[in-house]
Amino acid sequence: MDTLNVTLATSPLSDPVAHMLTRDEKKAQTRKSLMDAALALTGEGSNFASISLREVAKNAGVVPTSFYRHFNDMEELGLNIIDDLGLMLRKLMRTARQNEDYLGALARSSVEVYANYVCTHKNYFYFMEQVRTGGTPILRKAIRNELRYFANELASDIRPLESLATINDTDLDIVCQLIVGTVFENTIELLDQVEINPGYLDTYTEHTLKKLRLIWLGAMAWRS
Amino acid sequence: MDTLNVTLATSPLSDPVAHMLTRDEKKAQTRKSLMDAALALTGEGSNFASISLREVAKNAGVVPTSFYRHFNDMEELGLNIIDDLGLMLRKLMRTARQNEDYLGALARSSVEVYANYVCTHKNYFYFMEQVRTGGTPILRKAIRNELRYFANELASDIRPLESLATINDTDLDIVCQLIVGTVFENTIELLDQVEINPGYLDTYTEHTLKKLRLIWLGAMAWRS
DNA sequence: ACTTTCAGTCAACACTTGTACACTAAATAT
DNA sequence: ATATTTAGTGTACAAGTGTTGACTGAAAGT
Repeated sequence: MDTLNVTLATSPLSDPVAHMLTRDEKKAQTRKSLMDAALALTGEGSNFASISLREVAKNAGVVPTSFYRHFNDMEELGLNIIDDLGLMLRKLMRTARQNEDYLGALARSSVEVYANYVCTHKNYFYFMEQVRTGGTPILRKAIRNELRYFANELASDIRPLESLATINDTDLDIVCQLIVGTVFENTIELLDQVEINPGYLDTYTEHTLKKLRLIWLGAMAWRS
Repeated sequence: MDTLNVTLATSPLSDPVAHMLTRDEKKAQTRKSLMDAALALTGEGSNFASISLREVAKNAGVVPTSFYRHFNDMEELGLNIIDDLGLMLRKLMRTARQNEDYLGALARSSVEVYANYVCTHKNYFYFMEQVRTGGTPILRKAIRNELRYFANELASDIRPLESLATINDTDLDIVCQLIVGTVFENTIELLDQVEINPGYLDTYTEHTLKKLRLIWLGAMAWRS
């Protein structure tokens, strides 16, 4: 009786969270663990294109067939990861923009924030870099859209600057695409190198900063 | 007797080339068809990481086990493709450099030549873009080395220019990495878009040219 | 209290995968 | 002329793949 009481009493207490989860919450939880599993696998070096549905399910601690309760296939899962990634980056960008020091993402702090963010979310960025050029056409397009979004955001951000008065809107768009492209282009190298030598983070920051300053100089000298 | 003579006589004539091939030549031939098969598959949209050895062998018109006579695994095949690609691009670059109009790869003709070259060697560039960020670490590194090679080549090419007198060697390297990176960065979009709308080739050329001119302006304004 | 809903389980399928091993036949070397 | 080498073949196997359909039990709706 006592033991029974105890077990019955401790059971809900041993995992205080699990038992107050509604059904939808629990579903959302395993859904997330599926996405996390896929991200973890790409982060470990696997290519997203060659990860099997079963592998993901196993790493998420779920039976393969359960996968279908959440996604129709791996591509759909990938699209959802991209959505999450886009949300995260937009948030990051928003906080960066609140910083007075911002000045068109050319400021040192912005690059530093980005580089640190990459290193603390490696899996997401491995995924992104991989899929951007190596995913299915649909996934590639989804990522390109995200990048274009940032470029547009950046453009309307720096449009008012006086030093850019001599550049027209279409050319400014191209400048911003170049900036965004440059930042993301070397992210894969950052990820690879930082794994071997943590000091590379500074090197990356310096190199990227120089590139951005160069673009900035060019943009100011530009006459549309 | 006659029929036998005929068959014996026509057999070597029906395929005049095949019978004057030495054993090594024939081996090199199927080796190439294996690499071509892999390239064709990536060109069709498959991801190199998820292409199976058997698929490649089948497309090359060879039995799977025969693959091992040429490569130990798909990664080794990939490395050989990268070698070929590097050779091709170096040759392209050399001819571009002979052009008086060259002037630091910023000239219109250079970009046009490159864009056309990409479109006539789609498979190679799909492969390259895919593997650059999505291949195994070894393959990624191999491609990065190729790109670095170009950047170095470019650097020693434009180093003598007077307009770049105010920039030191390390900074010039970064400029060249930016240039090379910018050209390759948008190649995947060129490949994707040109498939839908051939006119995109011009758009790509214009956009890339503007970006390069921008970098060029920045480089001339740079003070190390 | 009773019924419905549905996330997760289990078993089974038809295929594809990489690789090992023994074999063949034709080009080379002797 | 004879022996050796070897690119390509054929068979076989254990392991992993995506997807199916029927089943379970607890949460949600009535």
